[in-house]
Parts: sequence; C-alpha cells; structure tokens
Amino acid sequence: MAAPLGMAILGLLAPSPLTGYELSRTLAGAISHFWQMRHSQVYPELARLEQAGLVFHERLPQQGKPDQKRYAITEAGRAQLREWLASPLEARPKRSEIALRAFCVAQGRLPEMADFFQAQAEGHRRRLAGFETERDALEALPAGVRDDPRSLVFASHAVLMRGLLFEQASATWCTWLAARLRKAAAAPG
Amino acid sequence: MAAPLGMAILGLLAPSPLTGYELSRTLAGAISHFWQMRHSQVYPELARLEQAGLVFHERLPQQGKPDQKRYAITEAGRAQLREWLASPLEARPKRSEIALRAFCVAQGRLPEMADFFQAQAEGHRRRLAGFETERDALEALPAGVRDDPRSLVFASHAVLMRGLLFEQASATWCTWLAARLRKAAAAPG
DNA sequence: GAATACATGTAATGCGTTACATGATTTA
DNA sequence: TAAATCATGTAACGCATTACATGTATTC
Repeated sequence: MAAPLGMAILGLLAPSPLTGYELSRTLAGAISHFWQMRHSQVYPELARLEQAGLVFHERLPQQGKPDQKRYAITEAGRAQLREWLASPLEARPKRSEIALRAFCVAQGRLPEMADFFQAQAEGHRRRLAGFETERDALEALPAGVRDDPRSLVFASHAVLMRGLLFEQASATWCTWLAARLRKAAAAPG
Repeated sequence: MAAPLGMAILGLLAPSPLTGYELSRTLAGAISHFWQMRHSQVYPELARLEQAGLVFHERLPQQGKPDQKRYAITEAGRAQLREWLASPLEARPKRSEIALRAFCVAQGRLPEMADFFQAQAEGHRRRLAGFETERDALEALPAGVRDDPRSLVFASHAVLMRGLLFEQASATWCTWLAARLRKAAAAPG
C-alpha cells in the first residue's frame, strides 16, 4: 500500500495521539504548505488505518458533543511509517499551470504577460521574505535543539528551507521571464 | 470556466491543427515535464471545447483506420486562451511527498534517511546536468530567434529555465538535509 | 442575534489514471 | 509471431474537494 494520505496521518500521530478534528486543525497549520486534507478525508482514512491495525482509538464521552475519539499510532503503524519514509520515491513530474502559461506566452499580449510574471515574482518574493524571517528565528535557537533530528524544530527547519529555496527559484525565474518579455515588447517589430 | 485542461489543448492547437492522437503524442514530449494528460481525457475534452465553439474539426477518411479528426482552434478559442493567459492565478500550495517525508524524519532511521535524501539529490543533479546541456544548446542559437517571444525556442527556453532552477533548488535542499542528517547520525547520542 | 469553535460523520461532484474495446499496418 | 504505431473512443476506479447534515457552547 504505502498511500501517502495514510502516512501523513501516521506521521502526525507519531509524536502524540490526536482526534480527527485536531488532525484537520494541525493540517491547516505549517504542514499545509506541502500537505492538505479535509476532515471528510481524515475520518474515513482513520477508520481504514484502524482496520489495518496501524492506529487505535479510545472513546472519551463528552456532554453536548459527539464522543471524542482520540487516535494513537500502534507499533505496527510506526514500523509501516518507518518503512515508507526511506522507500523509493518515484519522481513523477507535477502539473504546473504557470509553466503552461509560459509555454503558451506567444498567444498572449506581451506587455500584459510581462506584467503577469512580474506580479507573480512579487508574490514569491513576499513569501520568501516571510520564510527568511522564520528561518532566522529558527537558526537563532540553541544548536542543541536545532540540530537534533528528533526535534520538531529540526523538521520545521527542514521543510521551511525547502519552501524558501523554492520561492527563491520561482522569484528568480518569474523576474527573468518578465524582463525578457518586457525587453521584447519594447523592441522594434 | 478557464479550466487549465482545456487551455492546455488550446495552447497546443494554437500554432497548428492536430488530431487527438497527435495531441497525446505532443503531450508526451517536452511539455510532459509540467503537463500530462492521457488520450482518454483528450478526446472528451476536444468534444467539450468544440461544443463551446473554441475548436472545430475536419474529418479525413482513411483506409483501415478510423477517420482522422483534425482539430483547429477558432477565433473565440484564441480569445479565450489570451484571456486565460494573464488572468489571476491562485497560488494554492501543492502536495509534496518528499517534504512530508522530511517533516516525519524523526520517525525514521537516521543513516537510512541520510542515504535517501542523498540519493534524491543525485537524481536532481543528474536531471540538472541534462537541462544545462539543453540550455547551452538553446543559448547558442542566434539572438534573433531566441529573443522572439513568438518563437517556439523562446517558449522552450522559458520552461527549460524553470525546470533547471527547480532541479537546482531541489538538489541544494536534499544535499543540505542529507548532510545535516549524516552529521547528527555520526554525533554521540 | 450572528458567527465561530468544537466534534463527527456522509454524499455528491469533479478530475485523473487505468483498464477495456476494436482493428489495420508496420517493424523486429 | 510478437510487438509497436496509428487511431478513436468508453467505462471503471481512486482520490480530493465541496456540500450536506446535526447539535452545543462560547464569543462578539
């Protein structure tokens, strides 16, 4: 199997048990930069994981609300997650709407397209600035915490750096393309 | 509407008419780095575009094969494509399985995870080298062709540079992470 | 009084992939 | 003779998003 959907949930349950609701909330946080799912996916998937023996739940009665079901990962779940983590990853190319637009740029009005890519570049640069601030905050933390791969800080730092490098690459590309389009639009012909 | 699926087809039909089969073949080429679709999607989508008046086809009888249906873009199709090209693009975050793995790295065996990210880095660097060769070939072309945004060379160059910068960013990130994991795995504790 | 948070689910819809279906021609 | 190319379609399946469904407690 090794469906990333289930592995995402196992990964979030690994540090501590959570309810379906809390899982959806967590997914709306920092993780949402590279992973999303709705509660309508979370609940059925938790049931599937439970049937596979990878998680279990305890039921906590509440007043005025449906019973809380707090899910925890099992040893089998941890083993499965561990196995998935280093398993071969097939690098299938992803769809990119902006690349598609760039490819079709000949069909557009040049000054307008230059503006479009310039605007995209600015968006990327804004997000990049935010990530840089976050990175500086993380890197100001004591090295003992920051360098421990078992800590949440390490994991956050890792995914933050990915976001940062990608925003940087995107900004560079959009700026480069916008400049080329602008030059061509200004040129005679 | 402005479904990117249809716009991709319009973009490919814009330079010259194509059959559904040729469209699927084209999509298997350089475009496949950032856009994919199967013939099972192409044929119904062409029908939808035709009903919307964005393309039309002429039927060419053949012997021993089904009639060829050669599709061409209409003026309305060109207008629609032009409008879509510079329309606001909502930047929704994409799923990344490798980012998910990085985030869950605490649950894995450290040396194994270091190897994993090192291997990923090498894959990215291999693809990067290929892109660099392609780029050099394109940039050796006369500036008159290369700098004309209406040429296929310009479009190819644009998407190639995107791929190149992204492979570079990915390689940098994977190498950085692998090194951090290796250092932590070697450290006492 | 309205909106939001808590809390769990199901159903409908859309999009993409895989598999099914058919059949001639060319190449290894 | 087996496979690949040409050529067009439909059907089944899986995954993700949106909408439906219910109900309390708290905050503005």
